[in-house]
Amino acid sequence: MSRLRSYGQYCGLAQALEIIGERWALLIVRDLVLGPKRFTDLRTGLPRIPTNVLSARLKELEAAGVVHRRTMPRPSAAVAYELTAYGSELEEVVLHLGRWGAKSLGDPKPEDIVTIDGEVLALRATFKEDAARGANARHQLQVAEVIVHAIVNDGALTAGDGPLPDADLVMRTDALDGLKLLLSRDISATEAIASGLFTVEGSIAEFERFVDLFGADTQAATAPA
Amino acid sequence: MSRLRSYGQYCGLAQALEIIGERWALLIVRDLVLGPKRFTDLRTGLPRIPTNVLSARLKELEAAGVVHRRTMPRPSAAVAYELTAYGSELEEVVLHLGRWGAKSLGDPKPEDIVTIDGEVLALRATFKEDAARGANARHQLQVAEVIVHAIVNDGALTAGDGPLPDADLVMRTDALDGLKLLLSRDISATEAIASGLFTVEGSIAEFERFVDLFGADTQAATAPA
DNA sequence: CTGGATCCCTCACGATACTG
DNA sequence: CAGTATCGTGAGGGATCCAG
Repeated sequence: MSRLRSYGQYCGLAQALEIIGERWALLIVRDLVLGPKRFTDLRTGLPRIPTNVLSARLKELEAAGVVHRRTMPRPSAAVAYELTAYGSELEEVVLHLGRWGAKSLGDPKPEDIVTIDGEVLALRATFKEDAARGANARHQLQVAEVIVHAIVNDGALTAGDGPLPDADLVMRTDALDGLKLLLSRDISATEAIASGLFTVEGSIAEFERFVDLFGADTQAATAPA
Repeated sequence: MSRLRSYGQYCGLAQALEIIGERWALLIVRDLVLGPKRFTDLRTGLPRIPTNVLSARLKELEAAGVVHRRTMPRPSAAVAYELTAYGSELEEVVLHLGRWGAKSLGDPKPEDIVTIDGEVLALRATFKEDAARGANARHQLQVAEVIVHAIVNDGALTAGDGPLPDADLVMRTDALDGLKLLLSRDISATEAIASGLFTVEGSIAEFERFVDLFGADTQAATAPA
């Protein structure tokens, strides 16, 4: 970071922003929270990032001790980026900021895309542990082309990408905002199915439980202007 | 936010970054967490921010529902900026990020400044509630020209700027890194006084308690590279 | 004096093309 | 696959100016 562009304050927050305050940086961290990724994986998860910027951010994050660049053992010679222990401490902030931003996320614009990692993170971020005590569930969710799954095992969540062959609930929606309407409780689970917005394989009760586990709080959330 | 510069993802974190991801934005929020401020107050708290950027950020934050622009009643006609309820929800993130960044905050560089708000936020961020259960204390701290105070009342912290006339502990240090050495436990409270790094009015026991309340965890913290 | 607006310059970002 | 090279644009930085 050039001295001139520095915030020039001896302050933890300013230092944090010097590290992960640059454009794209925290989104890279977001994708790496879900596990090590290769350069190309990051590109596909962040389709609009220029490669030179991705390159630069990775170097900066590595220099700051947030990301570790690991060269795979032979014969692949592939390169993988993963969070260091220090970088992993950002997970809470990423989830918290994600929840905060989601509140002012309006209707999706046509050009908005949904990425696998974004969706998985959203599941993690909106998961309500107290509503899930002792629960067990195997859910698969498809939004447009993106397929992710959520496994709740005795109240503990494991969310990941890809399908879940033995899921007891499979949900599909084409419209990007279908999930938003459902999870923000603008429409009920029954309405979501009746309107054709969602196709569901599994019991309606299970579908409603999905909304309980991952939907908005029933009490009014703080809304932006 | 221009469409072209948008991250283009329908994702809570991306949305959060569209709002508070721009340069200086979160530092403005940091200063406003401590209470309403006028344009000039923000300038002095962020000495290196260009006024046009401050102007632009305030407008963006206002449009996003994070900041409210309040015109004071007569006769002052002054303008005050304050966080909305939505904006106030960022306090946890600001403190969390501040703690995270502080871990990789090296020795202060000569041009680094310490602001009042940064110092007060640091006190709030590093306060250890569990170490303070039922405690009462009135501390005044001076770092260079910056004077702040911390009041612990039955375990609850109130940190603010300015001196505390009836403090039972008054601490002073000239060097910017004096506080860092002490709170990172690189030197003990006794050493801090013996070396002349700190001048203290009050009992050494109280001074040690200050370190316990606001210092680094005794267990090894995750350190960056 | 506060609360900005305006101008100009630079550099980071963004898009595209290309390489080991 | 994993980046570098090149180049145009616009946001950020710094100084100055202006209205209430």
